[in-house]
Amino acid sequence: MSGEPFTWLTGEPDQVAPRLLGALVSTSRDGGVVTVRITEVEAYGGFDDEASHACAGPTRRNQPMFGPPGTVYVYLSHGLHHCLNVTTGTAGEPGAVLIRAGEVVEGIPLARARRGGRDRDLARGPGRLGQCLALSLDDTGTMLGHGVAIRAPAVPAGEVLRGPRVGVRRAADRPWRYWLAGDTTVSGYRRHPRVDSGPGLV
DNA sequence: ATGTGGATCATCT
DNA sequence: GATGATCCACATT
Repeated sequence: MSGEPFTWLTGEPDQVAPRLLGALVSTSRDGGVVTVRITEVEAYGGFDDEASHACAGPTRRNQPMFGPPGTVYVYLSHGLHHCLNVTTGTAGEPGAVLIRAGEVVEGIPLARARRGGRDRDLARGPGRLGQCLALSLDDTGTMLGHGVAIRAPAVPAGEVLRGPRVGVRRAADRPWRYWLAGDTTVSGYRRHPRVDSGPGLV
């Protein structure tokens, strides 16, 4: 009961990120369960990661990133999209993994009602995934296992590829995006229209 | 297939 | 008052 329930999430975000591939995220809302099998993730670090929300230190929004592993961090993107992160690292050492895409494996009718469009695209992208799971800002700061649950993959994921992160302006080339090779639910790579020149890899 | 621009709002300076 | 870890629609090749 007591102790560290989320040891599998403890460690550097880029080490933990691939462990989330194949894991099952679910919410139970509006009288139905929706479960997504994760196929794409992105790691975000702390003060040394220019692309991370935690880079400039703790604020009201990013507070959950400084919490213990297994903390849910949801942020609102462009006023429209609720994006899901899971905190990694250790308390006081900011780090998180953004759940970027997945395949809906349970509650497809409910996911369709919330999203529409092709089944393959239901959770293809962080905003769409958040909409599928009916996330809101009320989820941020909660612990996994309450509103949002994640089951670790029964077996380690198959072939994992990695590459630069999607849509970030700073540190755009740090290869901290991980996905399952050949999976059709992985989102398309989009580079930020105005990437800052600079270190990128450090 | 690829590229541009608009929507929309919580958060931070 | 500016910004953005996005998505969709529409335009052009």
